Amino acid sequence: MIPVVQHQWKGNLAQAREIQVFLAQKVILKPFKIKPETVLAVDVSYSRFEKCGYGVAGLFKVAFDNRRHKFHIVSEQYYTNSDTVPFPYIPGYLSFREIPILLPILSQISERPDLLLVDGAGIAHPRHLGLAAHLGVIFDLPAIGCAKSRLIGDFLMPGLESGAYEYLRTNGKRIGVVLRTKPACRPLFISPGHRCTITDAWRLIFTFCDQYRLPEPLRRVDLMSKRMRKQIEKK
DNA sequence: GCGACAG
DNA sequence: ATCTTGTCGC
Repeated sequence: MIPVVQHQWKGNLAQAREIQVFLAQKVILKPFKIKPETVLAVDVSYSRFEKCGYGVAGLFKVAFDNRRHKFHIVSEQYYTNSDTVPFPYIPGYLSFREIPILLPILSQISERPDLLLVDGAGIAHPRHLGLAAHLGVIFDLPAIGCAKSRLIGDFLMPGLESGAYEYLRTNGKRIGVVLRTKPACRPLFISPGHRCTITDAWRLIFTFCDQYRLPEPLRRVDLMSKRMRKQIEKK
C-alpha cells in the first residue's frame, strides 16, 4: 500500500497541528455500501518506559454470516515492525507517535483492504483527525476508529445490554457512538475515520464483536503486538 | 486559570 | 500505553 497523501513532518507540535487541520478537510463521510471482505486492523504496543514501539497489522479475510448477523474470520495474516518511538504521547497527537511505526508495515502489504480498523479515534478528535481518520485519508481507505476510552465529546451512558448505544456529541453535533459491545462491560467509543458514516461505523464494529469487548480483528492484533513485545524483550 | 486528555 | 493479584459484580 502506498500513501495517497504525503507530507514531510518537521517534528514540532505546531506543524503537526497544521497537518491535522489540512488533512481533516480531506475526510469524506459518505455511506459505506459494500460488505467488507478484507479488513486490515492495526495496533501499536510499547516497551516499558515507552522507548520502543511494536506495530502490528493484521490482514483478515472475513465472511458475513447472515444467520447470526456477524462476520467470521476466514484467514488472517500478520505484518510487524518495531522501532524507537519518535514522539511522546500527547493527547490529540497520537498519529505522530504511531504512524511512523505503522508506515513501514503498511508499505509491505500489496493488497488494498476494503476497510481499516484502528485502535483510536476517528473524527471524534479536537481537529476531527484522530489516528483512524489520519490513516484513512493518507491511504484513501474506508476507516473506523474504535477507542477504548473517550478523547472528546459528550454522551449519555448506554444501557447495560450488548448493542446498546448513545451518540457522542460536540456542540450538539453527532461525532460518533458510545457502544456497549458486551453486556455490562465498559463501552467502546466508535467514530468514522474516512469513507463511512457514523451508522456504518458502529454497525460494522458490532458485527465484528462476539464474546469479547473488542471487535475480533482488533483483539487479535492487540494480542499479537503484546506477544511480540514480550518475545523481543525476553532476549 | 483549571480540568480533561485516544494510546 | 504499562505496572500488577486477587477479587467483586453482572
